[in-house]
Amino acid sequence: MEYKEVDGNVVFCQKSFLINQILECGQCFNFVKIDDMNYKIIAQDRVLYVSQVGEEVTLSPCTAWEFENIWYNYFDLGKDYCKIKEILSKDEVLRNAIQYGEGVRILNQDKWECLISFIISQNNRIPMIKNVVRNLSVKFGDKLDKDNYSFPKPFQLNDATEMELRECKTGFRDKYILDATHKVYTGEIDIYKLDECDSDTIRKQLQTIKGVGPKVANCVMLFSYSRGEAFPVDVWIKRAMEQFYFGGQEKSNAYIQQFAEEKFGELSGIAQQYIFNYAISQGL
DNA sequence: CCCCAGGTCAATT
DNA sequence: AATTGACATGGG
Repeated sequence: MEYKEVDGNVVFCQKSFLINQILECGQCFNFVKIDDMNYKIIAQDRVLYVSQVGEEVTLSPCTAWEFENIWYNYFDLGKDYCKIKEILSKDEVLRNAIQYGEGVRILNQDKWECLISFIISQNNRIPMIKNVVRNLSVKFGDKLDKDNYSFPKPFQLNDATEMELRECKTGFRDKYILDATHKVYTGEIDIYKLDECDSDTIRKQLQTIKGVGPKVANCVMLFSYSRGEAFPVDVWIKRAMEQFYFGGQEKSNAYIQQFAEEKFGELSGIAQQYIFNYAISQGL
């Protein structure tokens, strides 16, 4: 892929890439909007500013090494989203949905941070989720610069008490976070090695953690294990799918997930993001 | 003051 | 196997 490194920044041009849509579609919680197409992301133990004008994207600060070894994969730049959209457009519902999120991409996030983030996401709102992630980082993470902190590693959360987590506004999810932390810290679940397993094994393993059900497991698989066949079903997706594919007739989450995974295959996850965006913007 | 939020658990049928 | 209330917290 073509890019250039200038003054400690990396600049590249990319179709099917809109930084606002990528970050605001609910897959990632560790970022701050500065203005329209200008964001700060905290990920991979780094602070990264991303700004975009037209198709030109600037990452700052970013060396050529960091671009090739970290952010290229993080932003999923090896995948041809134009081709994906072309394939999905054969379905009439998706052809409409894509209009509302033409610049969406599925990030490849850190597995640990993704797991904890989506445990926090249950029965919660996005601004609150972002708040909790930030609070945990400030309290337990490493200081990266003047006012930014990395997301805490398992060993950094391992000594936390339920009370300390409550101070971070985790609410009733404190026990879930501790269970996940202990299982990962002790090695009972090796979330990184899990990547070598098939999707069913990953799903089952993740769901042994308290507070991880089908929705959270699917989000983690999609947003950090590159499992494109995962189709997380939440209240929005449920409503949208029932309306678009089942004439308003009610279906169970499991039924919808299976239906979608058979219909969209490896592209289920990205299809889900387009439908989600569509549902939100239509206020279903 | 009541309702709900990108769900899941545990108790109950 | 399917259904139901509880769960912290904060915003509408």
